[in-house]
Amino acid sequence: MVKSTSTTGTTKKSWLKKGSWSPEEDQKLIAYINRYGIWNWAVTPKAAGLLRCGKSCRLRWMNYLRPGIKHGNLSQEEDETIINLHHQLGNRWSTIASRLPGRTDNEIKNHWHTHLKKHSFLQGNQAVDNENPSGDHQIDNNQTIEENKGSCGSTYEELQNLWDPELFPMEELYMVDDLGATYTDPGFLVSTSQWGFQENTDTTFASGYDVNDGLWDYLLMEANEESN
DNA sequence: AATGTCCTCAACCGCATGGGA
DNA sequence: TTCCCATGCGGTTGAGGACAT
Repeated sequence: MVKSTSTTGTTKKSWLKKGSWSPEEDQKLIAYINRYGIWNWAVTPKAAGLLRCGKSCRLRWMNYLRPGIKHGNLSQEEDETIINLHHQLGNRWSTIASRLPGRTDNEIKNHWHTHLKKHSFLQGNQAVDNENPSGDHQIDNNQTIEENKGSCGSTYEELQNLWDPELFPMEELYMVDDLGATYTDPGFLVSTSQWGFQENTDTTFASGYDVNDGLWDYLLMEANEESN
């Protein structure tokens, strides 16, 4: 029986190997998946001849070995996308990763903590300081939607007051949640009780946080561009 | 060159979720 | 409806490299 080479604490199954993966282990996993595919992570390590748990194999495959994974530094575009999405979604790394082809949630999470967190924090503070030293940045109904970008409101009515019906007819608005579901029911839209206008370089859109049931579900509301 | 400190990122852990029995 | 198991997710850890002294 092979002793654990764990470098991180104890393990329930001492024969399981832990820590960094060797090139030989990578090859075994790749060869097995290429031949048999992914059908059950629990049996994969044994079948592939690996002294790893299924979870470890899955993580290694998903974050490093699977085809299409990009290795290396993230581009400035990717950085900006992560900052924007994190502003909208918070620490929902898998959702953010799904919008960056070839990047994994783990990579984005690490990158955020090591590179982008400070940057984003400083930028956020600077924006608040410049526009509103009190830090209380609320929607101003006397301003246009453009002037209110980056602001937070509290009611659907505020949004209605600001939205330009000529440009984006209210009846043609729809919401898309982060799973891709589309909502057009006005009642559903009205039930969303907090609204904010986001900075966005390409399109004008607003985001809402559905606080029904105590859940802070992110919802993206955007004008149906095809209707314009 | 040796040592200490900081930083990065791969990997682990615990919990949540979803599907099937 | 409940339980069990596999998978997914996000927070955290720690090895190792980079850099400073």
